[in-house]
Amino acid sequence: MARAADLPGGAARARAGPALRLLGGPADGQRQTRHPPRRRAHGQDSVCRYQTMLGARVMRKAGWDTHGLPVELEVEKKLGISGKPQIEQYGVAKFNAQCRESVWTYKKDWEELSERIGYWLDYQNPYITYSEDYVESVWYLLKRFHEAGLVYHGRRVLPYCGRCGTGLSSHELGQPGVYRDVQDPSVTVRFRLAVAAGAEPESFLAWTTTPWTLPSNFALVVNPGVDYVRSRVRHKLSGGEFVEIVWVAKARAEAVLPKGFEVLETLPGSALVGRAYERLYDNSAVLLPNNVVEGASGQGERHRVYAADFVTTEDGTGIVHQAAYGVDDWEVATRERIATFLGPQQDGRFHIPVFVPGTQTQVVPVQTWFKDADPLVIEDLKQRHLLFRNARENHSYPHCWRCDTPLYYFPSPAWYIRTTAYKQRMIDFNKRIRWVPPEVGEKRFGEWLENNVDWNISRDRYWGTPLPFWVCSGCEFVQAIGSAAELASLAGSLPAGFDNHKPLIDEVVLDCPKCSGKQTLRRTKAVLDCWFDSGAMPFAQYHWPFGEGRAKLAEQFPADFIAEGLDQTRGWFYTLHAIGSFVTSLPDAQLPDGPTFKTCAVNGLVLDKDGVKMSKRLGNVVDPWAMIREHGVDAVRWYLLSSGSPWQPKRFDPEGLLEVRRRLIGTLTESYKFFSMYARLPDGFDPARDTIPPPQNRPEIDRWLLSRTQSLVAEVRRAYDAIDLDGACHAIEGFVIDELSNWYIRRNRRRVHKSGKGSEKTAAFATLHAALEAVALLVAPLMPYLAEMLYARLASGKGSVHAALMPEPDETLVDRELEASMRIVTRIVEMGRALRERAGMKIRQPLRAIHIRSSHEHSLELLRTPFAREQILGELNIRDFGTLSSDDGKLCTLRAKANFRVLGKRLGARMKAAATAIEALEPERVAILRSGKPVEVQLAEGPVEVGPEDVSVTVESRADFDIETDGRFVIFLDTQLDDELLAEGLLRELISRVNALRKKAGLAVTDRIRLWLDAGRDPLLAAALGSQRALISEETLAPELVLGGTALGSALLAEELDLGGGHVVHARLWRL
RNA sequence: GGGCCUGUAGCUCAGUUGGUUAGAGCGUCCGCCUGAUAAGCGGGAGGUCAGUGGUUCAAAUCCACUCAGGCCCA
Repeated sequence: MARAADLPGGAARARAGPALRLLGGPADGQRQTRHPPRRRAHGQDSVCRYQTMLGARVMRKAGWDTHGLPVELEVEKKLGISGKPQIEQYGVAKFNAQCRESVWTYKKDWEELSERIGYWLDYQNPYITYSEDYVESVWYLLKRFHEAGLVYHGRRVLPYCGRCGTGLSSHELGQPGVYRDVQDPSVTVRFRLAVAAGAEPESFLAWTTTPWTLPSNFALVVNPGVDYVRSRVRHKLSGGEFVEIVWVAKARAEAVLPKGFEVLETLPGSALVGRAYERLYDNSAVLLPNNVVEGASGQGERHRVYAADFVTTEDGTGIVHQAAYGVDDWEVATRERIATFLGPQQDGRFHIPVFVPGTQTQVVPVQTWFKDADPLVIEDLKQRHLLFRNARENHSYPHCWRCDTPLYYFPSPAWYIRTTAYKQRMIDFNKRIRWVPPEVGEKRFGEWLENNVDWNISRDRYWGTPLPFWVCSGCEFVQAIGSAAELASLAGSLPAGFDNHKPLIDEVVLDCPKCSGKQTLRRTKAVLDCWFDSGAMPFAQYHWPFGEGRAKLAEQFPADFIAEGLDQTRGWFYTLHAIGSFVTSLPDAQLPDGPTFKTCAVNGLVLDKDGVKMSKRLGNVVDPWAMIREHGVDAVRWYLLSSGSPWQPKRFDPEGLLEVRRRLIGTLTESYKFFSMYARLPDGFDPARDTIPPPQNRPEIDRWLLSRTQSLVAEVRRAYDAIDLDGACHAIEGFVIDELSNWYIRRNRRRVHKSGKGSEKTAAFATLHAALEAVALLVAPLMPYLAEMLYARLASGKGSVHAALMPEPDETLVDRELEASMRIVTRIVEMGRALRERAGMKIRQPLRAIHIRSSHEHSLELLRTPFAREQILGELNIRDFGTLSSDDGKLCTLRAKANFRVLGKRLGARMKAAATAIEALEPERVAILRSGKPVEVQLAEGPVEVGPEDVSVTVESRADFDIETDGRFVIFLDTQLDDELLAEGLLRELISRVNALRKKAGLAVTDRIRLWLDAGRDPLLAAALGSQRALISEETLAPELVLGGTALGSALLAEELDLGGGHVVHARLWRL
C-alpha cells in the first residue's frame, strides 16, 4: 500500500487543492502502545485520506508527547525506586536521562503499528516535546502569558503523601487499592461562642474524622439556607448534671444530641454568619500568605462563622470545621480572604508545637506525624471538656499507592495561568468550532468553559519542561525567560551540558534587577504540566516564533481538523483552545482572530465485549497485533468505524470482526473475483481494447447499476463531508451486498457466461468494472488495503488509489425512474418468492403467470415497462404477466388507520375516539378516502371531516386463494401446471443436478464432459430430454450427450437423480 | 460529591420535531437453495424500550427521581 513517504513530496503532498490543516493528536509511546484499539487513529486517518482524495494537501506531522508523570513512574519502576526522596538520592540528572531514554522504548512498536493499521503519518520529521526547540517555544509562550499579567503564584489543595513528599495526581488516586476501609476517630467538638447569651456554656458543635486538623482550624461554616437550632442539653454525670447550650442543624439534632434536648431557638444559617467563637489552640504555625487571591491575606477574620453552600445535613452536625487541608476549606479561606494556619507541612509532620490557648501546655510537640496527633488532640479536648462525642468509624480513606501511607490534602504552592481573564473569548471562539457531534461542544466543552477556573500549570516533579520563571528571594520579583538566548545573556553564561531541563537549569542564578543586584533570582523548582506541552503543539511543533516557525505557522493556522477521544475534552481540546485563544490575541502574532481548530471530531473509548474499560490489570485488553494478524487491518478499521455513533463507547467483540470479513469483505472480494475470472479469459474483457457501448446503449439493468453507483457516490460523499463515517460504511455495505452482488451479479451471470464476444457481454463487464472501481475509490479512506488491491487491478496504471481523486457523481447517469422501478421490482419479487414458497413451487419450476393489483397508477406504469417485466419474470421464473391492473378491491378488504401524527395535532383529546371510528369505517367509505376525497366521521362530540392525508389505507386478504400484499400491491400466482411447464421444470432440475454432479466429481467450471442420460420409461421426461438436447449440452458443458441406450465404459460418476414428482433419471459422466 | 453521556431482541446498534403493530444486521429455530460467495431465499420465535412517578388525547422519545455503566473533574 502506498505510504505517506511514497507520495510526491512526502507527507505534505503538493496538490492543487487547498490545504487541510491537521493537528495530529500527539502519539504517546509511553502510555498507549499495546493499548486497546482506539477509534481515534482510524477516524482521523479516514477523514484525512478522504480529504486527500478531494485534492487537499494534508500535513501529517507526527508528534511525540514525552514529558510527564507517567514517564517518571515507569522509570521509577524500572529503577526499583519510589518517591521523590529516592529520586533525589538517585540523582535528578541520571533520572531525567532515563526518562528521556524511556520515551523511546516503544517507539518502534508504535510506529510499526501505525504503519500497519494504515495510520498515515509522517514519522520522518516528528515533533518531540522534550526537544530544545520545542521547550524553547513553550518558554516563549509562557513568557508572553507572564507579560500579559496572566501568570501568578498561588496554592492548590492536592492529595499529598508525607512519606514520599509529593502530591498525587487524580490519576494516581484512581489506582486500585488507593481507597481502603480504615477505622478513624469520629469526634464531635465544642467550639465555645465568644459571647454566650446566658450563664450556661454555649457552643457550636462540629464533627470531624481528622482531629489532627483541629489545631489548624480557622473558621466554621454553615449552610445559609438550612435551619439551625439552639438547644439546651442535659448530661447526666456521676457527680450530678451538666447543662449546656449547643448549636446544630435542625435536621441533625435528633441524630447528634442526647434524648430530651430542648430547642430554645431556630435560625437560618445565614443568621449565624459572622458570630465569633473561641479558638481551640494557640500555635505559632506558619501563617500562610494567601496568594491565590492577591493581597488578600488577613482581611477575613479567623474563628468566625461563614456561609458555604457545600455544607449538607447528611452527616455531622451541619456545622463544618475548616482547616486548610481540604479543597472546600481552602476555597472558603481564599474566598473570604482568611489567613490560615498549617500544622503539618509537606513532610506530614508538625513543624511548630501546638499549645492550649494562653498557656505553656504543649499538646502536640514538634515533629509529630500528623496521624499521631489524633490521640493527643482527642485527649486534650477531653481534658478541657470540649469533646462532645468521641467515637470511631470505618470509612474509605485514600492511601499512597506506592507506600500505603495515609494521604492528606495539602495546599501546595502552584503557578497558575489566569484563564478566567479571557474566559469570554474562549466561549465565543468555541461557538465557531464545528463539533462532531455538536453536543460535546455545546454542553460538555461549553459548560467546562463557563465554569472555567485558572489553570494550574506547575508540577513538583522532575521530567518536564522547566517553568521559565526566576523568582527573587528578596522582593519576589519574577523574571520570565522566553528563549535560551535570553537566559544565556542574563546569566552571562550557561553551565556546560546545559539542555533546558532539570537539574542543570536550576543552577542558573540571575541578578535581581529590582534589588539592585543584591539579591538573586532562582528558578522556581516546578516543571510544567505536560498538558501545556500538548496544547502548545500548534506553535511549538514549528519552533514558533523562532526561525522559520513564524512562516510555517502562518500556513498552518488555524487547524481545519482535529480528532481525539471524548476523554480529551478537558485535556487536549482545552489546552489547545486555552493557549490558542491567548496567542491569537497578541497583535504581533499576526494570526486570525478565532479558534485554534475549526472542526473537532470526538470519538469514544473502546470497551471490552462486556462494556468494561480495557485495562492490563483486568486482562481484558485486546492485542491489536493479534487482531490484525487474525482478521486483517481492513476488517478492524471497518468494524471500529461502522457501528454506532463514534463518540459513544464501543464494545469490542471479536465476533463482529468475523462478521465484517464474512459479509462485506467476503462479498466484495468475491464480486471482484467473479469479474476478474471471466474478464481474464481469452474472450474476456479489456477496457482499453474493447469497444464499450456507451451507457445509453446498455440494457436497463446496467443503467440501473450505473445509476445506483452514482447515487452511492453522492451519498457516501455526503456522509464523509459530514464526518459521518458510520453512514458512509452503511451506504457502501448496502450497495455492495444487496445491489451489486446479490442482485446485479446474480441477475447477470448468464450474460457473462456466454462464450464469444458481444456488446451485451462487454456492457456487463464495463458496468461491473465501473461499479467496482467506484467502490474501490469510495472505500479507500476506510479500508486502505483492500481498496488498494482492487484499484490496482481494476485501474492498472493509474497509480495508488490513495493518490486518486474521489469520484464525483455523474448526474447524467442517474435515472431516478429506473431506480424507483427497481425498488418496485424487488418488492414484487420478495412477495412472489413468499407465494412460491407457500405453494411449494420451487423457483426452477416455471409458472404461467403472475397477477398484480395496485391502486398506485404510477407504480403500475413502472411495472409495465419491459425492464420491470423482464426482471420480475426472470427472477421469479414466470412465463408472463397475467392481469396487471388497478386494484378493484375484490381480493382484499380495505381498512383505514388514523394517521396519528397529522390528526392528533388537529383533534387533540378527541384523537382516541376518532381513531376507533376510522378503524370502523366501512370499506366503501375507505375506498372514497383512497380515491382522494374526504369523508365525515361521527364522534360523540360531533362530526369530523377526515381527509385522505389523515389516514393510511391497508389491505387485508379475503381471497380464497393465496395472495400476498404489502398494502400497496396485491399479487397472486397462477400455479396451474401443464406438461410443457412440467417438462421445462424437470429440465431445469436435471441441469442443476448434473452440474451438482460435476462439482461432486471435482470438475473445474470449464471442463467439458461426456454425459449419458437415461429417462427409463418416463415419457414426459424422455420427451423433455429429447427436445432440449442442445440446451442440456450447453448448460452442462457436455458436447457429447448420449440419451438412453447402453452406457459405455466406466464413468467418472454414475448416479440416479431424483428430480421430484416421481421422475427419476440415470446419469453418468466422463471427463473429456 | 459535581458535570456530561449511555441503558431498546441473546449480541452490536437504528429509532426523525412525542403519533399507527418499536426496527436492522448477526445469532437462534423451521424449511428451501447450493457451479460467484465463510454466500443466498422464505418463514418463525425472541422486547415490562433499566426502574418509578409525572406531563399529554398519545411517551422508547419530554420532565423528576432511582438504579447500573462510561468519561472528565473533585
